[in-house]
Amino acid sequence: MLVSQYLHQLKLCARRQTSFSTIKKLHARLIKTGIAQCEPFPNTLIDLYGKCGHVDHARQLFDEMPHRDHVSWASILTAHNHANLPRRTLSMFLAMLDIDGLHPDHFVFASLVKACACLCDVRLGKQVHARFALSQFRDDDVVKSSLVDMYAKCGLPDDAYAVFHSICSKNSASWTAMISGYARSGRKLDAIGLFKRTPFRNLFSWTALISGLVQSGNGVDAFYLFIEMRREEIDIVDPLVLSSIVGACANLAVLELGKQVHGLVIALGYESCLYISNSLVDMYAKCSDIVSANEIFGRIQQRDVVSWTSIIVGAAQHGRVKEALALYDQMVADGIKPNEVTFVGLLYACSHVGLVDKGRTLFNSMVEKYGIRPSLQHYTCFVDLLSRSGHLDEAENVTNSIPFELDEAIWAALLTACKDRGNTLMGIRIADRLLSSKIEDPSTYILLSNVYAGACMWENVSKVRKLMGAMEFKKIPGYSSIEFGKETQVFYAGETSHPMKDEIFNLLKELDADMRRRGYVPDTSSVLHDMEHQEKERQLFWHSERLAVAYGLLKAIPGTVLRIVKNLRVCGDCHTVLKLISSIVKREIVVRDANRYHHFKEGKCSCNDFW
DNA sequence: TTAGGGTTAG
Repeated sequence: MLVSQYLHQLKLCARRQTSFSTIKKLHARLIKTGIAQCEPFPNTLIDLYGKCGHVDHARQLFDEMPHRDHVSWASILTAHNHANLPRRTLSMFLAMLDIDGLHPDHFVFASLVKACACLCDVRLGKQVHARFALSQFRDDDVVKSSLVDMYAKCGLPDDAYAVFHSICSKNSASWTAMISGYARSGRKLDAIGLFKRTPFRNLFSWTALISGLVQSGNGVDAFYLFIEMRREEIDIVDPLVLSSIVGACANLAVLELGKQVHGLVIALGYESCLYISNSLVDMYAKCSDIVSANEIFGRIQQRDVVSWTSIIVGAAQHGRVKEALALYDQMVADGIKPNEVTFVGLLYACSHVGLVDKGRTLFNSMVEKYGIRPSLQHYTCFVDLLSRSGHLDEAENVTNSIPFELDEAIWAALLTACKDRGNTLMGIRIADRLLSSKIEDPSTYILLSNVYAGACMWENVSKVRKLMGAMEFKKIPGYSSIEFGKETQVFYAGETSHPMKDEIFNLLKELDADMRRRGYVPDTSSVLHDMEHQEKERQLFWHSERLAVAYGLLKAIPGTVLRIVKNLRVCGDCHTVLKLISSIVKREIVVRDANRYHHFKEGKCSCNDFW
């Protein structure tokens, strides 16, 4: 075989991500023929191993090279980026300067910028940008495209646009990076505006726009754009946009639409793609159809950490804690290494049922066995578990040892537990701490006020009230939606204009009377405003989830599960009411609120009154 | 040899 033929074959392997054994065979033939050490084979081999995901082999070849040039360095840096090891990319770059005394070229700059983007390290990214701007490669458009992506990923879309604007000859990659940057940053109109102007209206730019909007929580807009993309008959030659649109169904908790998208996925032949299967597992779990989620999960041939984590988190969110923990054991037995998301799900599951020892073991194993540094979310879950289970001193010690700036949520969790457990001293200590910091959540003020009132500290109660009065709370209107068949009805709190309002009111009144006979007393402690007790009760009576449940009871096929999605968290009183209603009418009611899932059945809730 | 679009938590 000729040298050029070997080179051609190596490049083909890199593009096709050929199997490790094939690459090794080809490499062996190159060694046998004696050309493995001849230019440009050493660099081409590093590139090949790197692109096919064998960074260690690439590194071995690199270390054994007697002479390394710019291409060798660019190839090994790219290989580390490819293996998602951006810190190594940056540390190796320092070695490039120190050991080989080489200055970065445009290929190296592109790798460095990509590593900074991966780490969301804008400080370092700006240093690289400055060095690039002073170099002879400052007009390179490829590096500029990677800078656009870096600034956008670091949450600086305006800086991204400044670089984008300076690109002389913008190609599909530069446009896609900028559209994606705007969309991910939540700059919906800018993203759509730019998309309308791009001369590259292809699957890449459509995917960038739609996925970015899904990621920034604009699922509805993403869906309409997806429909427009289908109308334009864009050939969906890869499944990337589909995994995002499945994700949009998950975020919006729209089961019927999710099923239709699943149908499309099957029709286009992508059901067995791992990204797609994983997003389907998550979608069905989030749409409260945990049975279908399990079915999809069961059919995945090669499950990765995301597949396992999705089903573990799904089980945990639906209150199936034993199942979540058993799945974790199975995952570890299958040789899959858990990641930081897996542990958020597991700690959350333990909190649900007060499994303190298990939670402690998992938290420690995350650090000691898997080398994962706990994030604020992990600490919040762990402190929540400890404090809810009455281990208040330990919870406070852990909180004080957290190496981050603490947020309101973690203190509020601890304070709630102090109040519930009657630990007044610690409660006051934490309340004082909270009072001296910035509070944004109105419910934290209510909590503080209740704690001080419980300790008869009236001066502080009035201080909290004054602070509350001075704050302008953004009042988000509460609404609940209920779906059956192809119909979706949305109810807003206090809505009195619905065509069936009289029937809904009468049914709620009947149910209220029945509940009161069973000992129900409305709990108005979560109502924020100063008003008469009766008025507070009236407000609770018109909470949107109750309207949706009543409508569902009147309209849905008898015996079917009522599935409701609420934009805010279910209040304590509605939670009690929904438990009672499930028992009175003997129906299962599933509510997905802003935080979690509640399966109300026979007077109980799957969340174990944990929310 | 370098750049752009996808899944899990919060």
